[in-house]
Amino acid sequence: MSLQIYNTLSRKKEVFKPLHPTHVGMYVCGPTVYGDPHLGHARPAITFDIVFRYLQHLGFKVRYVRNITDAGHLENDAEVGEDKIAKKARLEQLEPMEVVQYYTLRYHQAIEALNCLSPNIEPRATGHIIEQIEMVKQILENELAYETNGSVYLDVNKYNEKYPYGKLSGRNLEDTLENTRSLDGQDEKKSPVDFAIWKKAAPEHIMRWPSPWGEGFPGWHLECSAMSSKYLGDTFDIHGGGMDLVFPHHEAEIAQSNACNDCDPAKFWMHNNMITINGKKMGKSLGNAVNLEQFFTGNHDLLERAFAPMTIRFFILQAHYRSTVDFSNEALQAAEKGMAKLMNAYETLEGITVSDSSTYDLAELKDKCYAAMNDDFNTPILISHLFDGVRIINSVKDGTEQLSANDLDDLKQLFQTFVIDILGLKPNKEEAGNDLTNELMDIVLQLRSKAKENKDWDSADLIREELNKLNIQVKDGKEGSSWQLKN
RNA sequence: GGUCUCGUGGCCGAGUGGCUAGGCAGCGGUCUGCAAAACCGUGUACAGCGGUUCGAAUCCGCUCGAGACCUCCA
Repeated sequence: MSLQIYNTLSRKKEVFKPLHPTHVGMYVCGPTVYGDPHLGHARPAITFDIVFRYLQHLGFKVRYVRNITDAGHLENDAEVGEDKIAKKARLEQLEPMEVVQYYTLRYHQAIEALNCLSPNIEPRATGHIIEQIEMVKQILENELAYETNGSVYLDVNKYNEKYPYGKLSGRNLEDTLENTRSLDGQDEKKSPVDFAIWKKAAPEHIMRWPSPWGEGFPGWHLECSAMSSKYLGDTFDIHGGGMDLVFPHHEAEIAQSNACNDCDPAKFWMHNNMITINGKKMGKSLGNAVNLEQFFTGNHDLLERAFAPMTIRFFILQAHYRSTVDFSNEALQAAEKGMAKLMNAYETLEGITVSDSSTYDLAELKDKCYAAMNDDFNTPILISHLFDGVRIINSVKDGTEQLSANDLDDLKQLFQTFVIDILGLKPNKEEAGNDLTNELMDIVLQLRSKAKENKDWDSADLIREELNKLNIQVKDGKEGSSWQLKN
């Protein structure tokens, strides 16, 4: 079975075929760096990290581009708006690029903690002003945009005569027209549906660049069009982002690309769903967002305690990327325990004894795992199959199931591939101590064994309880005691 | 108001015309000095009302409820 991906454009799953047999180009909308990264930012980062990892596992050479938006998004409407970055800078008395730098680093730290691989290219809007200006010039030349008072607007009605506007979000121009809210200062536009691809900068606007139309800044959606075509070509394989970007952002991107290059930017449009909290979308503007750092430290009213980055990752992966996932302490704690079970089994795999034959069909498990991923990256199904593997691992350890040496190798390979390489999970706990710690623990456990031999349960229990307070869990097995750090 | 999505057992969350994922919690058991862990067993859930069908949680219609987008948002 080959990889199928749900394409927002067609609203169905399609067999994934890259434009070039061996290479895949993927562009994902990154963050606007004017605030701390929150749980909502983790979703696309993780979703497309999985896509990136799996495509590479399948043998594709992937170029993954994720932008940093550090200019161009307006706070309000086009006319009276103020650049988000500039507003924050003014409020904090900082240089705009200082704000950008700070929050870019914060974003990187949080996303790295979630074990997301770095994109191959992470372009910034402010570093591609020239490319954006060139794009505006081309669209003007193609007569699908017009200039008014130093601003340039895409002429959506004219565009719609040649290309269908609204095909990604499933709307037609009439509906869009009817439902466009009346904003102030629309008089520069021929039609309310037109959108700015270049905006004249007001005198107080500090992020500004010279252009053929005077001092200004690029329109809301232009950076992604300019940067994706620069690094991936005018048409590339996958464009990703959050569902909330479908309209107008991605719709505008499609329009800009067609207006400029006479082609759609991407073959596949992938959109991750939202994370909700009490059933409502978690969003900065809604005031219910929880920063990733707050999750890691537990420092938030909604959080009963801290949660490790890997718990967040597992929590998100337990839902399919196109479904909403509802945040709660209870759900997070369930994820934490589930992941611990999975990772413990992964470690148990190392100390397992083999038999002459197997009582379990490993090939079938492997097929199921691939089938799950091939079905539009269905990580929850994959995880459910991996828990089947967990049961086998623990049963083999208990002696109620057997694995041959070959099958054990395959199972190790399977867990390495899917748990570590593709899902990108890693044990929460620190590497289990250095040599000194290990030797000390050997001594402690020896002492405890002596106590147990002497039926000195008080001493044995005391040692166990005290170690427990140090976050060390002692487990008594048939072949002696072992220990591990708790999460 | 327009467009669209969704409503699954205590919680989270897959699936989707018949074979009834998975995790967490609960209950019973095995193991253990006791624990922990693990393993075994256990829940007959799919908002409501109609319709299609031999058969629907899954298809269609209606009702109720929730949410998303239409404005920056991941």
